[in-house]
Amino acid sequence: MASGPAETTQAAAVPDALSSQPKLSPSVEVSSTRQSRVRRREDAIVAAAREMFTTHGYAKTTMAMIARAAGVADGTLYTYFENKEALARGVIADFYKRLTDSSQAGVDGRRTTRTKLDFLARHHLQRIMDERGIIEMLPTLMSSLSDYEGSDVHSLNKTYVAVFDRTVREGRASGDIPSDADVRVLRDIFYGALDYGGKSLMMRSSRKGARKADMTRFVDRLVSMIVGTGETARSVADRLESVADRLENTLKQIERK
Amino acid sequence: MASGPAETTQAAAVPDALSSQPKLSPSVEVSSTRQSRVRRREDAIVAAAREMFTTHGYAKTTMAMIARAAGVADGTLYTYFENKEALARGVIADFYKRLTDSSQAGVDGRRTTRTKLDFLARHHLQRIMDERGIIEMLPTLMSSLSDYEGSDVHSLNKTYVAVFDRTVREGRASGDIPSDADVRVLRDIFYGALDYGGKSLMMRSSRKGARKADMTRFVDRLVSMIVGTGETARSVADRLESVADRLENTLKQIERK
DNA sequence: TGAGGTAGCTGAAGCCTATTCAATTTAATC
DNA sequence: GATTAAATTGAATAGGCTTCAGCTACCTCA
Repeated sequence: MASGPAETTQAAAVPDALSSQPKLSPSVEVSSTRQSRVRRREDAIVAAAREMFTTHGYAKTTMAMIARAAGVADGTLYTYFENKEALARGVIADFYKRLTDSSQAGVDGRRTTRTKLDFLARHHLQRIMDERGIIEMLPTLMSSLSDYEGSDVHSLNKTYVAVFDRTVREGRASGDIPSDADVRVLRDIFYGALDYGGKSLMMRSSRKGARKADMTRFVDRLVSMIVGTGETARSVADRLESVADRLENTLKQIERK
Repeated sequence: MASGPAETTQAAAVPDALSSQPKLSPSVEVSSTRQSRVRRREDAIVAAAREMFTTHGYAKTTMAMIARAAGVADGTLYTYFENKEALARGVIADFYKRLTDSSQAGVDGRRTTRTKLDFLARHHLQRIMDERGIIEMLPTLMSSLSDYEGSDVHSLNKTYVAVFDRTVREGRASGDIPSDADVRVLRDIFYGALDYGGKSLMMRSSRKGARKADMTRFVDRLVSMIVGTGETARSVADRLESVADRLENTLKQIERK
C-alpha cells in the first residue's frame, strides 16, 4: 500500500539485504544517513508501542497514544506499519528475538540436560510474567489460525522453541531423556505448562517469597517429568547392572566350591 | 447502569433465587410469563453472539451483527449485557457450564484414574478445538489480571478444573498418583499442555487420520506423566527396586565371608 | 552551489462501531 | 380500560483507526 519502508518490519527478520545503498561500515550507525534515521525512528515507534501495550493493553492503547509517545504524527505510524495489528506483531517479533537470544545464551552456559531445561523453564516463566502484556496480545492478533501460519511471528516462535528442541534431542542422545520421546509432544507439554503455570503463579501468591517457592516447585516437577523419573529409575538400572556384575562374580566363586 | 435485567447473567451461575414472583411449577416454562420471555430472549442473544464470535472472531463481530442474528434492535443488547465484553463473557460462561457438565458426566462413567484422566484430556482437547473461537476471546477479555479475579468466568473455570482436582486426589488416595504430588502443579501442567497442544494439533496434521493419531500419542504421554510410568511399568520398577535392595544386602553378607 | 526530485512526514477528514437515551411499544395490575 | 412499569427501539453521539493531499527535508547531480 504505502510506498514507504513499510515492509522493513518483515525484512527485519533476516539480517538485512535491503535496498539501493551498498552497506557502509556498520560502525557509522551514529551518523545521520537517511537509512539510519529511518531505522532509529522505527525502533522508537516499536519501543513506544511496547511501552503502551504493556501498560494499557492492546485494546485500550490508541494509535494516537503511541504516536505521541514516539514523538511522531499519527499518520507516520502507517509509513512503518500497515495497521495497528501489524504494529503489535512488530512488538511481538521483537520480543521473540530478544527471548531467543537470551535463551540460547543461557543454555550454552550449562552442561547437563536437567540444568538446561531448568534454566529454559525459569527464564521463560520470568519473561512472560514480566512482559505479560505483550504475549497476551498474541491470541488477539492470531485469532484466525490462517493468520498465524506464515506470519513472521510464527517463524520467530519456531526459532525460539528450536532452542528447547535441540536440548531435548541432545538429552535423548545422551540418555537423559527416554529415546522414544517425541520432541513435539514434549515441547507442547513444556511450553503449554509454562504459559498456563505463569498465569496461575501470578494469581496466587502475591507475596514475593511465596511466588519464588511456588515457581521452584512447579519447574522442578515439570522438568522431572521430562528428564524422566530418570534419576531414580536410571539409578535402579545402574544398581542392577552393578549388582549383576557382582552376582556373577560371587556365583562363580560359590559354584567353584 | 441499566434498570433492566442486566444482572441476570451474573445470577445465572446460581440456581435462581431471583425476584418478586414466587416460583411457579417449573413445567409451565413454556408459558408466556414476562420472566420466561426475558430468559428466552437472553438465550437467543447469547446463542447469536456465540455463533457470530465463533465464525468471525471477537474483533470482527459487530454488535449490529449480533443484534440482527438475534432478531432484536442494537439497543436491546445493552438491556441484557453491559457492553460487548460482558456479552462475550456471557458466552464464555455458558461454554464453561456446558463443559463442566459433560466432563463430570464422563468422569463418573469411568473407574480407573488413568481412564478418567484420559477422558478429561480428550474431551478438553475436542472441545477447545471445536469451539476454539470462544476460548480465544478469553485473553482478550481478561487482559488485566484484576479483571479476571472475581469475574464469574473465573469462578466457573474453578468449578470446571475442580473435576480434574477431585480425580487427582482420588488417584493419590488409591496410590495411582504419587502422594507427594501437588494438585495445583499437576493441574497447571495438565491444562496448560492441553491448551497449547490443541493449537499445535490444529496447525500440523490437517488430515483427519493423522490428527487422531497425534492426539492419542500426545494424550497418552501427558496422562502417563501424571499417573506415573503407568500401572505395570511402575509396579515392575518398584519390585526391581526392592529386589535390588535385598540383593545388595544379601551380597554384602555373602561377600563378607 | 543550486535545481529537481523523492522519501518521509503531517494532521485534518472520512468511516466504522460501540454505546446512549428519549420516545414508543408491550405487558402486568387494579 | 386506565395506569404504571418494563422492554424495546433506532437515530444520534463519541471515539478510534485509517487515508491522503499537500508539505518538508534531504539527496543527487550538474
